[in-house]
Amino acid sequence: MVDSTAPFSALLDFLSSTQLFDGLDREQLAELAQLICSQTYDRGTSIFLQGDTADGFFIVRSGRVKVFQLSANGREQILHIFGEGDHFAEVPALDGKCFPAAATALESTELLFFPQKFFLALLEKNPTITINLLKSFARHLRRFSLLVDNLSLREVPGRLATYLLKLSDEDGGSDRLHLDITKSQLAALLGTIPETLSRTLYKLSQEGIIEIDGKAIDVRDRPALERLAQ
Amino acid sequence: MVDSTAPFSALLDFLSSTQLFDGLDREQLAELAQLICSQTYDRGTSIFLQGDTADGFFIVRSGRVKVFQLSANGREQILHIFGEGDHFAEVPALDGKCFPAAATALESTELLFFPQKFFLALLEKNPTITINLLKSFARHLRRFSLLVDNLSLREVPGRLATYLLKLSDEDGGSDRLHLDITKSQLAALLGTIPETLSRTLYKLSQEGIIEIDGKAIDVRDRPALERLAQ
DNA sequence: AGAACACTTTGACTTAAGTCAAAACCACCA
DNA sequence: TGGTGGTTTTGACTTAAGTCAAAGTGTTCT
Repeated sequence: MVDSTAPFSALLDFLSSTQLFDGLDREQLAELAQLICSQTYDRGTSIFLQGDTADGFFIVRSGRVKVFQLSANGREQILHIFGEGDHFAEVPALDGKCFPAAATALESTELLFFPQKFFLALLEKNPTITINLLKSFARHLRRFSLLVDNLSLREVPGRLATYLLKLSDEDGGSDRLHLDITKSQLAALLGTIPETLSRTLYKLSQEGIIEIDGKAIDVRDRPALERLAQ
Repeated sequence: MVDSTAPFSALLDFLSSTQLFDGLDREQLAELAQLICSQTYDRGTSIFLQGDTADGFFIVRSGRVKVFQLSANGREQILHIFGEGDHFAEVPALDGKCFPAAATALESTELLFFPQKFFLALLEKNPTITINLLKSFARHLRRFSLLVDNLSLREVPGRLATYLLKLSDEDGGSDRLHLDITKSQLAALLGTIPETLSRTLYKLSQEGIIEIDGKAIDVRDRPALERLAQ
């Protein structure tokens, strides 16, 4: 006989592991779990488009999602890549306006969808979630602030240096980095195009600052990289 | 004999008129008012610098403040201009990290300073404020999303068109606009420099799309402007 | 009124980075 | 194992927008 509560329990475990629902007790989580539904998306599938009317927000149960904007001639600016445990599109769920960006699955992805109609009530009932969401918004605002700084005030080598140092930081300051996205995606994340990124990577390797082998990048001259990132 | 409660009452009136403290009763506002202190800044005075350690957030009682980032060679990107009733720098007050941007008074400005140490307690005690702040963050995130779109995916004429249409919208769709900032500041807001903005304004006026007389701008061909803004 | 200062415009020049096109590389699947 | 499709690189070219410098234009304050 199958224990039908097992997957539900796993769902609660997952929810309690997310930053958004951190600090909620089992009972509150169970109530929440009633409201959400799971959807899976194949690699490359659109989740929503820029301008779509929003009817809820998403939590990534597994896989990865890029949230991005498109220019008139098809160039892409990635705003952020969301992974397991992250939640996204809460702003439209909160203000009821359209999505300011599009979202696409980068790989096979399972999302938990939370309908907008329960959202405000949820926040009013759970001050903990509201504070968690506030902290999450604060992180996004800082990220955006850095992105604007990069796009407006730095050139591509500086943006790349900033990214590589961040990667290194996240890996405890290691000098051996591994790109977990394609170089095309990295270009879109840095606000440039693959050709320019390719040339910039080549330039930095010529200058002995980094060494590239496919998706593996060695930092050879960290001070120079820090100077570039300023 | 002077009524010493009059300015305090005016302060409460002001606080209750802000979006952040919307929905609070007189008693809650009075409690709040104990925590804040007023500071005035002359035009051009720095309020804080990028990288400063944050010890609180600000509410604009009167005047205007620009929040901006500087590049290595002194170029400026304005993130937002805050006016009467607006509050800013809550992100650093919330996460305790440094200011991600600098702030300077654009004109003689009175600010109410709210120390960080009371901030989290304030939020926990007043779910209303937390929700108001969440909505404010959501507005900022949308603004940033538009800014990134502009900086990364549009050229200066498109950014200018977007700005002019927004100005027009805020004035009920009027065709006669009035810039309430200098053209240098507008350039910094659009992520460009005064020379480029000047040439772009000239180009649009040559094409019969707008007509410029100092700080007054007439929209002559709205469809063309909308096409530019996309 | 006029000096001092800030803001805006114009001109000549430079440059970072985008476009387009083609080749090279890689990975996965049948 | 070889082909198909996606990714990355390279090359030649174009262009939007930045830099620097100087001349106008306004505005404010004494």
